[in-house]
Amino acid sequence: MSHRTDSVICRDDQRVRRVDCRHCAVRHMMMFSVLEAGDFDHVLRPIVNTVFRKGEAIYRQGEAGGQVVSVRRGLIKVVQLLPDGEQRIVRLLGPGAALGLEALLDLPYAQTAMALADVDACLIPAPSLLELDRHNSALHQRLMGYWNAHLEQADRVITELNTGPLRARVARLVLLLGEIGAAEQGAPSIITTEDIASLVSSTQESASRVMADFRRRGLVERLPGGKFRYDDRALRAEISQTG
Amino acid sequence: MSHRTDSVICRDDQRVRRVDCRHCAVRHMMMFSVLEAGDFDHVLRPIVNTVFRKGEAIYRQGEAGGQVVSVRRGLIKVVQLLPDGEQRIVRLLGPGAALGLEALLDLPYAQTAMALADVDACLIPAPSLLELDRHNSALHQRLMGYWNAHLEQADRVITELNTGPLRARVARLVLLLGEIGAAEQGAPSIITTEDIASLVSSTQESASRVMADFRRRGLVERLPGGKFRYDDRALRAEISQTG
DNA sequence: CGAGTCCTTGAAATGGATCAAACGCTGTGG
DNA sequence: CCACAGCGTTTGATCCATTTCAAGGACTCG
Repeated sequence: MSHRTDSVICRDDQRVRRVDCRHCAVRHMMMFSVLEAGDFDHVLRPIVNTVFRKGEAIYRQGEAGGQVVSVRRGLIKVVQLLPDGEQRIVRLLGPGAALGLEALLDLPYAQTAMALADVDACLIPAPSLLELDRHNSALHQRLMGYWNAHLEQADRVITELNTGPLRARVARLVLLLGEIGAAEQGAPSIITTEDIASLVSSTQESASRVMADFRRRGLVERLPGGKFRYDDRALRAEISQTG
Repeated sequence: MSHRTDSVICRDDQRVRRVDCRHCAVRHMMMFSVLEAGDFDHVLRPIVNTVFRKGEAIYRQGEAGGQVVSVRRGLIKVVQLLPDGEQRIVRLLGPGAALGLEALLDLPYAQTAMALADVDACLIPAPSLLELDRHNSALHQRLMGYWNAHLEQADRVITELNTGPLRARVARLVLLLGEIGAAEQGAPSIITTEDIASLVSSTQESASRVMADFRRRGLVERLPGGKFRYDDRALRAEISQTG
């Protein structure tokens, strides 16, 4: 997240700008949908809206960024670096999610967050959010809702992506990608076989074999622009028959 | 969690009683260590201290218990029931942990919590906790700390107990049990091979084989009273050599 | 003492890992 | 415009860790 100023700035061709949350187009699903106009007077430091291109890091593990990220559009992988140098994806997040909540506890980020598709997100300084939180109990409840959402995601990774035979795990992942991408226009985004492997704890090769098989059987189909479509019914059948 | 009254009651031979948090013996590690004497005037409904025997459920998935559980002593497994009837342990919690935080969002419990060793816990009605939360920002921060602790636990289950070869996963689990049990007097508690299997996503038989091997090689030793001791150094070696 | 519960062990079958090589994009520079 | 480098994907062949199936053993409780 490196260095950002408090003012309107431009970085490369990405537009980084101060933001007026009152007129946010997707506000209904965002963090601040519960706030009233006057509440924003409390914001100490400004909220910045940024676009991250596919492959870019939003923040890195160990960094003390002090900002919470609210996702407006895109797909994000939250990656944990392991002691042996390996990486493990612990969560996938899409529009409406908030990440980097550790910042509210003044902790460095526990993982690295990377854009898997172009991401549009708002960066909210933790002090500002805590201040709003203190004065608005609806936001307070919503914040706990975000913590809970993370927990649900984590539990899904454990129970859905790490339980049962590989074919079922991959099938559940495809459905999960569909769910997360539902908010997107068009279709959900494709992720690399390596990322699939990291989510379902398999090797890249095995993940590739399963996906290749799904594709041959028409359960999944690639679309132009890094998107895909899938056969919900058939994938669920795949899951239940294998266990 | 069935039916409890607001008054001092006895259930079987378990002592269930209203509690005076100001004089809690382990208060330093508990939720309310940040509160002042006067803060307790805000408690709407009373906090109840209960003992659960090994094997008892503290709450069940789907129940709308409306209480947060603060663990004083013991070991708890948080189990998710899967659509196919299987079960999956998603977390292990020990002294100092708080669970059932969903209650703060007025949600039914997402999992079932079971005592793996005798548990001493305080049951805090969500409305009381929310009320305290509203008036005390230190508690507020602490509450977010509990959410975060759950997240950390969940991430450890993903990255430590579901990554790498089985021997390494089981070794990491033993170390985790040691960590959680460190707060206990004596030694950490033994869990069943079935529970080990559910945590490291293997079969019961495979888990048994690995543990039997560890025991034969002296990395782990059973102690009377459902406890065990382990060779930290050797277990870590086991982890790094296998990957 | 017998039933239940959990743990251990063996032998065979197999799903996934590993190792190795080729393929097919996409962007780059001659 | 073509050749090539780089990157992710596919595929094959072999090997092995783990599952599966099956049976026996140990401990606890009534």
